[in-house]
Amino acid sequence: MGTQSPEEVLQEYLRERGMLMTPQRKTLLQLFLEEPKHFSAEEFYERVKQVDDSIGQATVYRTLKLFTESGLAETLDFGDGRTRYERRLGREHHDHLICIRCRDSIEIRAPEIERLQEEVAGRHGYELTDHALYLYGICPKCRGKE
Amino acid sequence: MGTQSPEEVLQEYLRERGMLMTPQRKTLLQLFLEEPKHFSAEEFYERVKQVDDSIGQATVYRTLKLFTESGLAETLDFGDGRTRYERRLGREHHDHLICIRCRDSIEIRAPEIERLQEEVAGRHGYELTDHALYLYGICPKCRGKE
DNA sequence: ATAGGTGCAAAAGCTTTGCTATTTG
DNA sequence: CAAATAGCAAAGCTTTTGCACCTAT
Repeated sequence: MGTQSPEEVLQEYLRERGMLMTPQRKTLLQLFLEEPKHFSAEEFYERVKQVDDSIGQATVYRTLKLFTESGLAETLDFGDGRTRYERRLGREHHDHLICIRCRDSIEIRAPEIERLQEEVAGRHGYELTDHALYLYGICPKCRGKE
Repeated sequence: MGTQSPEEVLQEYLRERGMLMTPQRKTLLQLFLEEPKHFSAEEFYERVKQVDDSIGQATVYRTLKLFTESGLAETLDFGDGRTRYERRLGREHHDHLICIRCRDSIEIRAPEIERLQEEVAGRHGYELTDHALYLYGICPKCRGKE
């Protein structure tokens, strides 16, 4: 069945379009899989340099895009001007609830909302392919400090 | 009661913080209110130049931010790297359904989803202040061309 | 008079791209 | 060996900022 490891997914994605597996891509994939919940390209680049400082910034950007296109990663937009990345393959879908005070964020799962989204899209004749839901608010800790 | 025109809202916002009403701000407000559903700062700047080409780009950016802070405008993020603006005051809240093929978008209203968002946030102890929901899909026209 | 605003051009911040040398299969 | 990739540095795009001059109250 369709349960493939991230490595296999990437390999297949590359092979299908005549692209190559390189040491850089291997290294970046491994580091990507170890990353915490989400991170910016710049943050990832910093991490990468600690492991192999011969890998260039452009490669990091290009590879994160590759991961996204191959379904391994997904991009997030927290509204601060930079793209964030997060592991997608093998993880359950979720949205984000972000504290506007401390910038902390938590992952939320809300199947009821997902279902309603499908319904609303269908109502307008659209076939839903993706969605992004960001909830902004004040977290319990920050509310306590008011 | 609290039904104020955009002009009044801006005036009050400015007065409260010792800011001034200027000819530029008047012109930009008028043009902003005439704009179609949503637009980028650059698009707005192009429009502004047609009316008064002495108004600088920096003023346009600064003023759009002012409109946003004063509640007249809200920002949208369609994921293409630039901020879009849209009239907020006096308009009903809505989200966006965007076609990934032709980039066309429509406004959607889904009170059920809004309510569930409140509930989910509350479940995590958050006080919801804002949210952004973008649905991406393929519109009826583009589906017909498949 | 004086805080605040504007225009201009430069700077900043993130991301992409052109080019040449290397590497993969 | 041919096609694809990496690294580097430069360029690109959107947005912000420093500064000298101007203006609303």
